Parts: sequence; structure tokens; C-alpha cells
Amino acid sequence: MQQQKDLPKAYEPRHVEDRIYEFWLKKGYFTPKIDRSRKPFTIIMPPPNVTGELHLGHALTATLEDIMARWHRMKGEVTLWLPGIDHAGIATQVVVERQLAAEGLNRHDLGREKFVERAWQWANKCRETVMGQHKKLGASCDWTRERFTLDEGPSRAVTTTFVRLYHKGLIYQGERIINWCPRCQTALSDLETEHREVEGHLYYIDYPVVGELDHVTVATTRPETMFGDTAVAVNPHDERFNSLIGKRVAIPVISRDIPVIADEAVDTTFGTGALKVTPSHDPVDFEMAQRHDLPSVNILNADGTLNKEAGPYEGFDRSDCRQALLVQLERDGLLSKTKPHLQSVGHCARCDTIVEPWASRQWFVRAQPLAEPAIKAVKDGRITIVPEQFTKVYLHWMENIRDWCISRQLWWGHRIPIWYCENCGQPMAAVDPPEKCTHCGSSNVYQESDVLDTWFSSALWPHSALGWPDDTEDLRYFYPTTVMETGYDILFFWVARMIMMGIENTDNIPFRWVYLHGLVRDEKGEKMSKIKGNVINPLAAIDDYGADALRFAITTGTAPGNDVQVSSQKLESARNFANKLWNAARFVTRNLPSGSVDMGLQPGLPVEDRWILSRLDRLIAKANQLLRDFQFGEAETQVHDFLWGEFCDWYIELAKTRLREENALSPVPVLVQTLETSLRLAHPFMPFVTEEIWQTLVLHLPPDEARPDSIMIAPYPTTRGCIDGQAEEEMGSVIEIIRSIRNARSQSKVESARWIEAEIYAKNRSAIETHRWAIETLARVQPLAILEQRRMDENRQGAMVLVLRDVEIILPMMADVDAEKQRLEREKEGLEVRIAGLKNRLSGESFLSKAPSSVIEKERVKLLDTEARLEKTKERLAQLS
RNA sequence: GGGCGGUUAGCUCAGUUGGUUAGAGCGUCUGUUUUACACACAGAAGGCCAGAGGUUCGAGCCCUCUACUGCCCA
Repeated sequence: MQQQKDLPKAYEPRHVEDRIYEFWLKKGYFTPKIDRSRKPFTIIMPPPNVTGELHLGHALTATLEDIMARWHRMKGEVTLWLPGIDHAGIATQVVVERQLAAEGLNRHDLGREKFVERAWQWANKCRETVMGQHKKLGASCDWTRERFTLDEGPSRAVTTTFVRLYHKGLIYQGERIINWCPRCQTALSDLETEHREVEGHLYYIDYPVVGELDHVTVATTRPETMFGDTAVAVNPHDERFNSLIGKRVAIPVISRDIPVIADEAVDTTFGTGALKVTPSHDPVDFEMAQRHDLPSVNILNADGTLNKEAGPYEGFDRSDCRQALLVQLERDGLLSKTKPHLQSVGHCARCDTIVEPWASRQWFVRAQPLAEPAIKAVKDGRITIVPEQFTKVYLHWMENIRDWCISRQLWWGHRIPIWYCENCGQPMAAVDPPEKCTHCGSSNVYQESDVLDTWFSSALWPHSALGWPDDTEDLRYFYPTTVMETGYDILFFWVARMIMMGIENTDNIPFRWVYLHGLVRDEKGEKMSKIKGNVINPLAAIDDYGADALRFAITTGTAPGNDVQVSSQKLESARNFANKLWNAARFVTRNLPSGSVDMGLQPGLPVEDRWILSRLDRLIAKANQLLRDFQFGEAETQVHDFLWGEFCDWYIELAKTRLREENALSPVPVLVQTLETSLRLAHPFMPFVTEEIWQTLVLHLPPDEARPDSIMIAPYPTTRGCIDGQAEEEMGSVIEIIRSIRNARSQSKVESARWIEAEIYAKNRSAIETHRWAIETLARVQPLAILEQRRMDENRQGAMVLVLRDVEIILPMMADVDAEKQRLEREKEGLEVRIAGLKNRLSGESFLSKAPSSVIEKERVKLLDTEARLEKTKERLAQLS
């Protein structure tokens, strides 16, 4: 890789990212080498749709998966992240139909074959686009294994599964009420139907009783369905209607007679208590019709217009029909009441059209037998869902599962592998097209025209993407996979069904872990959508801020399963962090001597060196633990805080003073080691900037055979036993001294360039003395006297006295006496309050007997420290008055 | 109707076995071109952790109820 030895002043992602990605690709790092002696880490990417481009939700998915993949790869595990694309039946068909419409065509003008060809052209283009976008993000997935759900292999997995389930009796064809989208002209599953509360009306319509002057009033939200009524039902215990049961009433307008029946399911409190029964267009009515052996009358055409059953309203669109019918009923005096009513209306998840419940012959999966092992796998802990709260949601859905409508009246998708015989009419299920009917031998067979629900193939994805139904090496090695990572909104669509079908087909769980992330929202907390126009395009964000910044912005400071709000402010601060890291690296490389640097650490390192190495060790332990627990956001925060708040703010500043000092031990080896280790820690989160810096850094280091060519295959840091409590305490003290002097300067409005005089009294004088130069430089104090004991004889009225935990600082000529008195008075009060609290706690008998001794000890030390501080503060106050 | 979340600084959010004086980013205010970084540095202000009870030596965290709010399922 081309690498400049000097880094430009600001990090410029656009000059870096593509070059680095190409380098990784060329090296083949994304493609694992199967090693049967080692357990692999496998993620199958939940495939994005071929309907266009990736949005921020996809970017979040990809980033989290990449974090995991890179971490495990660096840990030396055989890592496979397998990318894929989903054919997205309805969604894609909608897109292609829209393109055709722009040319003044519809799909029937083209015919099925030509239409599917068009869809393939579109799909292939999208496949490229999506791949390119993932590359921009830095996704380290194995492109040599990329799969499309309509590829030959996955397609064969679909037909194989269908045929097996069919023969096991787990797939059946039947007449049921399904959700019909009149715009897409296909059946939908329950999951693809979104219910929304809509302000509608409840219409009270009078049905005349045949042969009498009486009538019965029924209440309905969908008056136009009355043409499909085949009964009026009342509750048998409802005395109001007792005399009506068994009589017949006439449907208004078309005057068809229907019986009045009694059924326990009728809710006497809804409407009038009399219910019109429309078996073809309502699920509850459908069941009631079966109980009473009522006929069904279908009143709709596939496009949502009414058919001949509607008499004068034949050909009307359903909504036009409702309006016109209401006018007529009103005129005829049959509409006795209209009142506002909040109702739940199903909408097509793809095109938002109101769906119609419609009795039709469709293919279904018998879900309950498949759900049982899927429930067990989660209950007995073979599959763990993170975060845990989604386990309940999963189990609740699984335990109440309903049969799954899998046939779609579309052209784009896996065609159902059922053939019918022209002669005997028998259906046959077969993976390969049968030559003749297995029942009568006729060669007159034709295939079912419907295709399968896209999610049917998604359900197989973890094993089909690895080669199933073939017994491939990939399948044997990488299955069951390790983690399924996706948004919680598709827990049912994807995860639940993958578990059902995975176990059914392979007798094994599809993945060990399920990690669910939250949804991406805009800065107002709203879901991003093209209609609202509040989408942040990931590519545009990468262009403006860099891929690392985008990744960091959407994953940092978030808890698993919680929604994330993205804003340009967040992207900006993420970019700033990348730049901070970049500049820290510039500082380090700039101070490297020409030629190779000896990275070796010598014994007897200065305190600040031992301090930063100790802090780094703690970070390493924490980061690994957090990554293990899927707490990526927190891991990133920790890395960020260490790099910015400890390494940059303190260690580099301290190192500067040493670099200026003639005989001081060079901080360079520790600078380099800390930076290099931090880069590896940060690499899974920010792969580009860390690689770019790392490559530059190693140019300065002595050649090392063992060093890999890329940070992405370098080992993830592990702890090295550098924890040094004593160094941490001492540096804590130094930092406290510097901070309080800076604070005092600022309060007293001392110009920042001015040097001021200071005296420090410290019991551990020699320890503080070691840091003399650091304190002088960073607090801008000179001359500085460091003494063991306070010189009691002195009583400088104008001095400011800072009382710290075990140090006192005198800043002569800093304060006006009154202000200083007030400040100390406030401080005294604060300390007294604390002491009172601590004393109170420590005098409680139950606290002393029940709290662990370590906690008690801590409180005691705290009390002693605070009392000492109070004493000194009081002394100073006495001096001033 | 059933279920699951959320409510912590002006805004967006962390806070995972209950244990210092509750944190970060952004924003605000005051200073600063201090040779890595103004995409920065230094300092500051800002919180009855929704409310009420309870458990505990000790509660932002556990339990109960209430309010508001979001989502999922019917």
C-alpha cells in the first residue's frame, strides 16, 4: 500500500478510505480459511432488499456486524461474514411496475417471462449498488460468498423445503380469509399487514324482516360488504332478538333473503347487538359461517372493485361504492344512525393501500408444529436473545402463532413447486418439473402460477446461504452460525422463522445468539422515511464526514435494543474524534527519531508511563468484556474517553515536557506502544483511520517478521499485567493539583499567558517533586516551591490557599481577601456537610454490622481525608480573620 | 383489550450483579492562535435521576401503585 510518512494536518477520509478498502480486498482478508481444528465465528448478513439503496438502518446493521466480525477476526478466530441480497417480492415488483408505467406499459403487456427479465436487470443493478455501499462503509464481509435469494442454490433450498413440508403435511392449500392488497393484487401474510387506528364511522342499517313490517338494525363499519352478507347473527342470550331467530331478513338494495341465526360469539354490546355476517370478507364471520354452514358470497374483484353480486353497484370501486350506497340508504330511510367510530384498519406494508379481508384459496404453512422446537431452543438456552427483554416478545408470538399464508399472486419470486394435472386435476409437489402426472400418468401438467412469500426464503437463509440442501464444506464448518444481528422490528419476519425453519431443515439451531439493535431515528425522534424527507443518506454522510465518523456516530453511546437518534451534530463530533486520533498520531510520528525506533520499554519507567500503561490495561480488559457482552456502544465510549481524556489530554501533554527536557528518559516508546495498542482497540469501530495511522506508524518501527501487513489481522489487545495502583494514585494527585491551580487562575482572571508563583505542601514531597516540570508547565506556575511542611510563620494575606485531599497549594498575590474568605467559607460548609453525612453513616450500628468491611473501610478513609481538609481550611480561615 | 419499553443536565443519551460527591457528547458562558489538533485547548454554569409508597445499613438501579409517552400484538 502507498503510504506517506508524514500525515496531513487534518484527517481526510476521502483520500484514504477507498485505497484502504482495495488493499484489504486484494489481500483477501475478508475470506476465511477453513480450519477444522478451530471453531469459527459466523455471521450471515440479513440480506437487504434489491429495491434501491441502503439507508441508515442498513448502515447500523452493517456497522454492528462489522464490529463483531473484525473483533473476532483480530482475536484470531476463523471469521465469516457472509453478505447477501434479498429479492423482495412485492417491493421489487412494485418498483419494476412503476418503471413500466412510466413507459406507458403494465406487466401484462410484457408477459410473465419478459417481466421477470426486466426485474432481473433491475435486481442485478441494485446488487452492485448495495455491494458498493457496503464497501464504502468498510464492511469486511466475504464477497466471494455473496448470495442472492433467487440464485440457483438458495432457490433449490426453497423448493426442497416446500416439497418436504408438503409431504409432511405442514404445507396445505385451503380457503381462508387472507389479507388482500387490491393495488398489489396479491395475498399478504398477517405480518405484512399493518393495523392502524383510523377515524371511521359506524353505520346503522335497517334490514327489513321478510313478511313483516318490522326490521332489524345492524351496525357496520363497512356498509358495502352487505352484498356479501349471508346471515344476520344475534347472541342466543340476547332477549331483544329472541323472537327474530329463525326468521329471514332482506338485504337492502338487492333484496336477497338471509336468515337470522344465533351465535355465542356475538358481542351484545357492540352496535345494536345484531351482526351482519359476511363470510367472504371478515375473519370472524368466516368462522361463524363454518359453524352454521352458511354459504359465502364473494363481492370483490381482485382490483378492489365490486363484482356482479353488488347488483347496481357492480364495477364501483369499494370506496366509491360505500359513498354511493350510503346516499341511497339514506334516501330510502334505511340508514337509521351514523356515529364516529375508531377502527383498526389493515394497510399493505409495502404500498399502504387499505387491504381487504378476502376468502381465497391460498397456500399455508402449518406453523404450530414448527414453533414448538423453536420455543424450546430459546427456553433451554441453546439460543440467547440480546437484549433479554425480547425473549418474552419472541415467546409470546411463537406461543400464539397462526398459520402462515405463503402464496403470493406475483411474478417475481420463487414459483411454488406444485404442478397440476390437466386430466385428473391432482396436484404434485416436486423439486424438478415432473414430466407426467404421478397419479394418472398424463403428460398434461402445468405449474402453479403463484410465487412464495419472500420471507419463506429468508427463513432458510442461514443454512441456504451456506449451501443447503447440498452437504457443502461451508455448511458443515460454519453452521450453526454464531450471531444473527438485525433490528428488533423484524424479530418475527426473520429471526423467529429462521429458527423454525433452521431447526426443521437441519435439525440444528441456525445461530447461537440473536442480537437485536434499535431503530434509527432523526433528531426529532421520528422514524426516517422518504415521504417525510428526513432521511440521512449514508453515502452522503460518508462523503461529508467519513465512514468511520458515520459508524461511530450511529453506534456510540447507545444501549443494545434502544433506538438511536442521528443528527449532523453527532456526525460532527464523531468526525472530530477521528481527527483527534489522527492528530495524536501526527504528534507521535513527528517525534519519532529518523530511522527505526526501539519500542522496548526499560525497567524503572517514570510514574506517568506506568500510569498510562496501567490505564490502558484497564481499558483493554473493559473493552474485551464489553464486546463479549454485545455492549458495543459502551466499549466505544470507553475507548474514546481513554484516547481523548487520558492519552491526549494528559499523557501527550506530559510527554511534551519530557521531550523538551535534556536528560529525561524518552517517552517515545510508551507513546508508540500506547498509540499502537489503542489503534488496535479502536479498529473494529473505526477501521479506516486506524489502518491509515497504523500503516504510517509501522514505517517508523524496526522491521518485525511477526508483524502482520494490516492492523485488521493484528491481534486484538489483551491485558499485560500493567495495572499499577500506586502510579494511578500518584498521577491522580498530580492531575488534581494542576486542575485546581488552573481553576484558581481562571476564577481570579489571571491571563493564561502569565506565570504565577506557587507553593505546594505535600507529605510525599519527593513524589510531587518528580512532577515539578509537569506542574510548572501545565499549570503555568513559576517559581514553584515544593515543601513537606507548611511554614506556619507565614501569613500572606493576599494568598489563595487550595486545600486538596493530601496537598495544600498556596498561590500568593492571587486573591482579594474578602473573596478568598467567602470561597473558603463555602468550602468549609461543604466539607462539614459531608463529614456529618459520613459520621452519621459510620455511627449506624446496622451499617457497621451489615455492610461489607471494604465499604466500611472506604467510608472511614473518606471521613479522615475530609476531616483533614476541613482542619486545613479552618486554619487558613483563622489566618485571614 | 393484552404485552413490552421509556421518563436521568437546555437537547440527545450512557449509567448490567444495589456501595465515593450521578457521567458523556452537543449547546450555553469565560478565556486562549500554548508548534499534534480552532474538527482544538483551559475553565465554568447546569440534575429533589417523572411522582408516591415499600424492601435494604445503603436505591437512578429491586418491588408496588400513579401519571405521561412510545412500540408490538389482537
